[in-house]
Amino acid sequence: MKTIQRAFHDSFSLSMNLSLPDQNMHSSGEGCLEDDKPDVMLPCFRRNMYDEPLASYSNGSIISQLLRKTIHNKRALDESHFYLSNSTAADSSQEDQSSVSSKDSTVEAASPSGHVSTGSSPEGEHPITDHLQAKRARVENIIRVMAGSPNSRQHGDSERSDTDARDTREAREAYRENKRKQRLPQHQEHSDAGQVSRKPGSSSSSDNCNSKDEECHKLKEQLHSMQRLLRQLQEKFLQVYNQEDPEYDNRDGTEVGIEHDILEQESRYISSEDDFERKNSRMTAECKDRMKVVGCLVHQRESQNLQESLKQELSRAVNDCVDRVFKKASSTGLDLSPQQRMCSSPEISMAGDRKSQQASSALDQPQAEEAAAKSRSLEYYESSEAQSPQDQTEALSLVVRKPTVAPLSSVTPTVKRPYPVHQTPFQFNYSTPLHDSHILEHLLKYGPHSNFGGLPCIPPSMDRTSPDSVDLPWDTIAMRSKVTSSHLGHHPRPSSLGAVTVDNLCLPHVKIECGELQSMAERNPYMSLNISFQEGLTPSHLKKAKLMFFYTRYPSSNVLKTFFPDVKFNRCITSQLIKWFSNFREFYYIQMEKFARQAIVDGVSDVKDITVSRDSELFRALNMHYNKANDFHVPDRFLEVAEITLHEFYNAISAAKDSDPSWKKAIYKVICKLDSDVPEEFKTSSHL
DNA sequence: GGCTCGCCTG
DNA sequence: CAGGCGAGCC
Repeated sequence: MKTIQRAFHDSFSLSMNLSLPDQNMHSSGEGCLEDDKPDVMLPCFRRNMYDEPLASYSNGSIISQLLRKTIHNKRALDESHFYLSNSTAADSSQEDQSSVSSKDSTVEAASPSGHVSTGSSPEGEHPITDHLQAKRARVENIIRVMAGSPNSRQHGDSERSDTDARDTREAREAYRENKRKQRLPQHQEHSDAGQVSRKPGSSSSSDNCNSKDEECHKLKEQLHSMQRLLRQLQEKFLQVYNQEDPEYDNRDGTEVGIEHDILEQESRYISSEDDFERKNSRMTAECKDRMKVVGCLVHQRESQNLQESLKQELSRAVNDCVDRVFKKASSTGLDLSPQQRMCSSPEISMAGDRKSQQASSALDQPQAEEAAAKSRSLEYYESSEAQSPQDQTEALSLVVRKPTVAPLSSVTPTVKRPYPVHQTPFQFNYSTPLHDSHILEHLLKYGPHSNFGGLPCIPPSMDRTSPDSVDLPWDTIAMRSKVTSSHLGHHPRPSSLGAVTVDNLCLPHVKIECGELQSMAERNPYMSLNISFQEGLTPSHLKKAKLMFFYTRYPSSNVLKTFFPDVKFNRCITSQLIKWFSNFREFYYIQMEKFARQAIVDGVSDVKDITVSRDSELFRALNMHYNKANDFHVPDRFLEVAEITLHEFYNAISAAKDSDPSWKKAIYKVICKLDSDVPEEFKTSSHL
């Protein structure tokens, strides 16, 4: 066995040494395993392995080729190996004291590192005759063939190039650990010594070599552990990869092809365990890259699958919804308006009907102003509906819902019902059969009775249903909440389109109006209120009132009626308008008091120093409140009145009159006399 | 008693 | 901005 070991040593030392130039050519390092850069090795490796397997042979490759030929022609190659190895064995292995057990050497003869562990005993080998060396070489080759044949058989001739390439690197990286050491870490100690001795640069000095050996030993241990981990990762990766592969086949062919190539390569690498170490270095890089690529691909594909699935499901759901709605509409025989078709909630249904009713009622309105108001509101409403039916479903529900509920809460704050008041009358006035839609059925559950009964001003008699109620147009319903909602019209809402309002129903002092409503309701329980209340207060009216406040703080009822000709005045409307101005005054006086006190705090000693100009903070505050759009030129008279008012407050506060609870009354008495005439332009709605 | 106004509150 | 309330006026 000793002879065999020597033969291994000689032959593999030859291979190693001859391969060094090649290694240096491809690797930036000195050949040390820690310098083995997979990234650098990879291209070379691939090229040799696949692109040009037999084309270019380096020195090491030639040796590998020769070694491979020995499989077929042992004797011829034995000689060449013998001489070559004999010439280079001496300087490559000086200190290989640790002779690996014969068992290891035998088993791992095929491994390039097999010779590493054998070590060299050049001192005693030289006397050996050529004959003995030849024998040794033959035995070596025989053992090599025995160990290396499985790979050859396994991969077949097509793998020869791969084998050659591997052999090349086996030879030049012969100093490295063999797969056995990787698989059997417990043998590392034995092999490491010899292995280190193979390091070309470490053969000059024994002492240096010992220290370096230790370092290399540690590094190798780390490398081995990492290699084991890498191998495990590779195995797992391949498992996953193989599982994922079928899915990839359904994808684009380029990726699949590339991945298949990679997989094949990988399988070859793994199957050939001889060069596992070297392979690991490459696999480390390749596998990492592949892991990234494949992982990314997997992730992308999963995302794509999910995306496609979601798209399909969503589109299908939308289609189903549309189909059901249209099917329902067709089954009921209704020529549903776009709003109705899209409606899936009572509120939405009401919206659609409201619009139609609005349009029809607008045609019936004799007054131009009223028609104009309706048209405006209609335009607003239509604008909100100018969407595709699918889109409207959501948009309208949001738009319509609030207006319908809000008026109810304002009219009957104490009555909270799941559905707006207007909805119930609608279902009666609308000609659509109630059974056509479960939506209407839902409305029926909350019939109009309860809603109207909730109105404080409406007697129970109105709750009675009568045939007349069926014809109740939307206008009559909308107007009930019109007034209360209209003054909220800073934010125009569909509810304001109902020009007529009966909001005054909620006002306790409008009992006469309620009585009138009652008599009307007796004739028409669902209040054909549009007969007596053609128009209500709208946001435009509110804006107009605010602008009028620049002229008059205390408008008389006559003034209001004069400048709101488009309003069908009743006590409710009048009170509402009066209330508006009361609120305007409240804000006005609050601001005056505020700035007057601020002037006092600022140390203003003379009231004449207090002025109100268009640049004043006070004016800006007032203008922001009454002329938010700033599209109205505030009359100078208002500035004068404001300044007077501010002076009054300043004087009163300075005189400590504010201690009197009614100290403002004197001021009010002064200010109320400062009203001026409202311009004639305000009499026409076009002014706004 | 009816109405208006202002204050307070939400 | 509206509702409630009380005070004051007629």
